[in-house]
Amino acid sequence: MPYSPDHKQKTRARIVECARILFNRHGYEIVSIDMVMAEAGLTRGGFYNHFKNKEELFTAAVSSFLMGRGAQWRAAAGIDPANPAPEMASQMIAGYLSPEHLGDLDGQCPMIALPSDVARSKPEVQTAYQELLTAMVGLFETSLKERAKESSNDARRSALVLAALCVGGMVLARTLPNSELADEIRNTAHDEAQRLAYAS
Amino acid sequence: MPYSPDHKQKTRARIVECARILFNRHGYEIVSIDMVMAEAGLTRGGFYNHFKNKEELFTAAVSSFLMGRGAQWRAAAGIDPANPAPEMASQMIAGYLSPEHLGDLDGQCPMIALPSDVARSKPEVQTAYQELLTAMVGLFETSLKERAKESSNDARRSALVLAALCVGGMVLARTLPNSELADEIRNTAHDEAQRLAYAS
DNA sequence: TGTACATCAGTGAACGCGCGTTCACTGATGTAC
DNA sequence: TGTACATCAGTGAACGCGCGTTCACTGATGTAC
Repeated sequence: MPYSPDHKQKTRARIVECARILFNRHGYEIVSIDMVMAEAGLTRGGFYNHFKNKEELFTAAVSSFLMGRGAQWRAAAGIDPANPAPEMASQMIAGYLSPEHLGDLDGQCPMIALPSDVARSKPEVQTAYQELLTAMVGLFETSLKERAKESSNDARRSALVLAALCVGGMVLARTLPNSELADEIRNTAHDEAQRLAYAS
Repeated sequence: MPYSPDHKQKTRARIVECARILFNRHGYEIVSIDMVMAEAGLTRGGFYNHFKNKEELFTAAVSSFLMGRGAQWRAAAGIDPANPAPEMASQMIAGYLSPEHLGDLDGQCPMIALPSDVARSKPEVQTAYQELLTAMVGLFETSLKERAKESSNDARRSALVLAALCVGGMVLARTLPNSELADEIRNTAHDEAQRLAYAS
């Protein structure tokens, strides 16, 4: 058996990580398979040893965020989904709607970077996107329940509203030209989300 | 002088309207100038009599929504910005977060259809996008002030939150595969927006 | 009223280019003996 | 321990194709006389 057992798997992971960054920054159509493979230190032909086609790479790239760059981000923010704390929702809101997240074109959440691209893609990609949203809503819901001040129904309702505010505020801020309005909407969404997380 | 004075202007408007619909449905990169011109009943060469390049067409298409399809939409919803009523915010929320709007791939608001595309575009396009958001926030703000229960600062704050909820809820619902979660987040964003519009 | 003309919106072939994908191959690797 | 071999990850030329843009032209039109 040539090459070590996990050689191919590591190469595949490297391709996916390069793809995630490039798609985040430039979008699905602009990024070519050549660009991704060159970024990973490979040539184009090898791509089809790892993926059926470009769309499958896109799915893998969106999926990879949750346990990859997203996990790093949660760790840095002191968020541990395994041990949900009452203040977890507040920490997530603060990090998600932060200026740092807005400026992080490579590391940002794909829900902000790629909504239009995913909306036009096949169901597989949309399912990967939905997993990100489901995870976010789940974390919010768990955290709000920890605070034990509201019923399960209210916690889920609030979690969905928080997700819409976080993603909506950031998508708008990202899309506006560099301006006061971008900061104003991000800050206002942030304050309102924190208010909801605490007041509910 | 050949052709009637407004002949060229009408042709241009027809191209922009076809472009708006096609961009809304398929995105900036996928839609070719050939497609747009064919849809308008013309051939590709004539395009550059009207526009400097593809990006200028994109700017015009995004801009056109406010006074074009968007105006039709407002009229159908009984919204008259010239005579702002206290219930205007509620009407806008109901229409924007409706299942009909979600299903209207051709006529939907470009803020929902094109955020990623615009975020990657030149400042001219982003400015056109910002004008849509500014108009939406302005209408919310005016309507909330009409209700005369809150200060100007609070009205602006609430208007920004409503915009983030409307766009965020719809962007997420549009991106998810056809599912219960899409309806759940749209309905929840709708109910929370109505609550905010009335409770503030 | 009728005709010759100037204008310019619209045509369609052509340009260079990069795309996604295929495929015959190469050569680094772990295994067998 | 050393060598021959089989495997298959990776290579790079090639495929057909459609893109944005250019440009020499055509022909429908309103005007001048």
